[in-house]
Amino acid sequence: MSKEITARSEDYSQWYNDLILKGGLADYSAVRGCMVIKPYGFALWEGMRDVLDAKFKETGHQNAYFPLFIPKSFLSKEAEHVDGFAKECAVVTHHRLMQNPDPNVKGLVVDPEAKLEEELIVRPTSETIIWNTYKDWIQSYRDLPLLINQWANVVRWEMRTRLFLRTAEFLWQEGHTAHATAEEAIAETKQMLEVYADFAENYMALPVVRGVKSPAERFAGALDTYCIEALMQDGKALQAGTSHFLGQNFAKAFDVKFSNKENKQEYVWATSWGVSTRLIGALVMAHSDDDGLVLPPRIAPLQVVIVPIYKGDEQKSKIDAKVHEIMADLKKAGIRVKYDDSDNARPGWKFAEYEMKGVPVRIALGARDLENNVAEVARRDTKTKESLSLDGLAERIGTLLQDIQTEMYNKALKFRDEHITPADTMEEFERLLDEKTGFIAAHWDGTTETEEKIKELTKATIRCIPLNNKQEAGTCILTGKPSTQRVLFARAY
RNA sequence: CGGGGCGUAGCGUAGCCCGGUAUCGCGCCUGCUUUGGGAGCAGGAGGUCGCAGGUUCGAAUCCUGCCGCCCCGACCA
Repeated sequence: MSKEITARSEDYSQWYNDLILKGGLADYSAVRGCMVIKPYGFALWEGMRDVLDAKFKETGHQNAYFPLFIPKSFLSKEAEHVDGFAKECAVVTHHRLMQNPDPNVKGLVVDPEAKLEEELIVRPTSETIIWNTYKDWIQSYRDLPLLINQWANVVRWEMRTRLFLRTAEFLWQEGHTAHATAEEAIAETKQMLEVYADFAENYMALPVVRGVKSPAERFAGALDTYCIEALMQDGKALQAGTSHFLGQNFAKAFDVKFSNKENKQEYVWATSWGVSTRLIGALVMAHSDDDGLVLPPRIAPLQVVIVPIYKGDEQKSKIDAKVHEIMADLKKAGIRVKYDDSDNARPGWKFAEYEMKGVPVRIALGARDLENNVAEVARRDTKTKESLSLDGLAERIGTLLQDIQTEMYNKALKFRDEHITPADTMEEFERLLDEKTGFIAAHWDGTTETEEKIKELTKATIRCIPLNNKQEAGTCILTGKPSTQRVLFARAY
């Protein structure tokens, strides 16, 4: 009642905002373009972080931390890189404030005496500060590969922001690796893309297309940008993660060389890769419905909530006793469970609240259930309920959580696959974009000029050229020039 | 930066046209009754009406200026 959610069909943007705000993931802050991540939202991020961090370490990476501030001169060392980020940098120019010298005006002003000799950029990404450091760390092929990741915040001064999807400050991880050969660096790039894809699909239940960016969509300073692209319920695509093969661009810009086995100096080969809190936005938009969030079990901060239904203390204590048994079993099975026996909300209120928050499974246990040795088990994703025996309940719940995970993935996969549509003419292309939405597979002549023209005409961009893409002869939908494969276009976040 | 919308209690709002000291709902506090889909009754607390100036005996309301936020677009993860 007090927390109604706008229907997707009515206003998709507002629906998304409602879910974030009313689901307790985040709030707007006093700072334009910046959000406050609330405990429930942060728990979601922590869950993602923990899984990814373990995967990074399994693949040989170590965590480190580099400065928030980057000397302005560093950013300009790689020409394409600076072009890509210069337009959206926050700049620190002074290091001290003072009382306003005008006695009639209260408040602080920047002390003009405290101007920095060299201005500092608040990192939009850390390639430059990191490669400046790697120069000191790398001398020999024996120092390679260097496999470092950092969990950090970054700032990109965006014109227009959206909770989780695009905020001026956001949290992410950025991996930065150095290798002796191009082959090895490319293998690293692809390996980390696969780590991301595996995470998205198996934890977030989010099917993704693995692909390569067109030159126009490539990371500034990269030779190749690999990406995972996901499809949201409104038919718009969302880039969920990127992994870049940087070639020797940063090594040359920062003079990072190593002695090979023949004692010859060579520039090292680099990669960088990242995912951000944007993943939370992807998760929300991929699965949720008009009643609130729907979270896949493997990443849900809370997998099971138990709600007691009772009259009087006598019933309550009997239910408590049983619930504690169930909780112990569930916890033993590694299931994240909460018993909400707070007395300040009725069961109905709790049901709605946990549905809003997307908790995958709800168990309701009342006196009647105890008599029958059952519990009412409700699924968030399908909104179905069934009565299950208390005997072996934990095991059943464990299986149920796995089923939910699988079914959520399959549902999203079906939606995604049904929304990859071939188009052979511009008319068809535009009609599909407007009426069906999703990815459109179309022939493209390979030029940035054509890509930009199509973007101008339709607002669709090339999301990626899928890896292992089927090769087939065709003609570009715009120019009619020959093409060897279809690429995926979509309107995107 | 352009277009649109909105600022009144923690949240959502009425009042504004036509000036007279702020309405209602949710939430909150106390008590009792309740508890199988957002409980009921009774009592209570809570307000720089976005900010600043102006008009007026008197401004949430009229005038001027400013600020902030949201949505759509250009830019982007």
